[in-house]
Amino acid sequence: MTYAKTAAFTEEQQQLARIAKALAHPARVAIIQLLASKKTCISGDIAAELPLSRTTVSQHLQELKALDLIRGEIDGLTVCYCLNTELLRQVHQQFTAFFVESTANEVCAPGGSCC
Amino acid sequence: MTYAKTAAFTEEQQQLARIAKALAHPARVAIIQLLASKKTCISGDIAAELPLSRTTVSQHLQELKALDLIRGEIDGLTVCYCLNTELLRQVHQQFTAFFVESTANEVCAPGGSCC
DNA sequence: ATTTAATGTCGTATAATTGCGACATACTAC
DNA sequence: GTAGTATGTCGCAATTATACGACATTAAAT
Repeated sequence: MTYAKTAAFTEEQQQLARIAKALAHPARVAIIQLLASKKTCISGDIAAELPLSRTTVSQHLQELKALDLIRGEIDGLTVCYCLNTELLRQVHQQFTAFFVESTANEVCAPGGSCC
Repeated sequence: MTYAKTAAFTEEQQQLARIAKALAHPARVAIIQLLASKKTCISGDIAAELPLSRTTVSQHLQELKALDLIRGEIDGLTVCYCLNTELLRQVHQQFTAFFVESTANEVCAPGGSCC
């Protein structure tokens, strides 16, 4: 019935959704945590630590790399992945802004009549 | 999470991924922002404000409701949706913890040799 | 009671994600 | 050179997400 396709999505909304999608799989969350915990960037050891095949882990790595959340550097035979902490900090701010905005007003009281 | 081998990941990782997935679509981000901006919870007006069909918006609403991020209250003919700000605050903390942990160490210097 | 309006659900078509084996590539070691 | 190792890419199958029209349901209005 209603056909009011007025507003498309803002770049801000798309950007947030893009990052959220990157975090929308436990394996990718685990990869980031792993890279954060290791002092040195590890490479294929990541695959060994996850309950997934090497191929699948590689795919997840490529996904994170495509968004520049992680970076890979070839070092002879192995590849060193590391977090892009600068970008992660930026992303953190974006998420914080989103959540702060969303929780600013107590829109609905617990049993409240807001309508 | 298709073919989910999610069981192998920690509950913390799964929880974060679950919420991230809910935010992994601009429409759902837009819905949350919309509900936050309105003083009163709106209902089908949400559909009118998004460049999607009413059916599709309804689906997105159900997805957010399934995670309890939003709540719907029937009020006669219309349905009032509102944010679960309490849960959103919790989720915000989870994300903050994740990002803080990920950005604590400067794993790789900008042009740095970390390996 | 009949009409109208607001919502949700169902079915379905298309696209995207997930997972992995098989193959290709690139580098090291001998 | 040949052999072995570490990675990434390709192709395929199964699953899930996205989008929307058609139908069902519910409540207000007449």
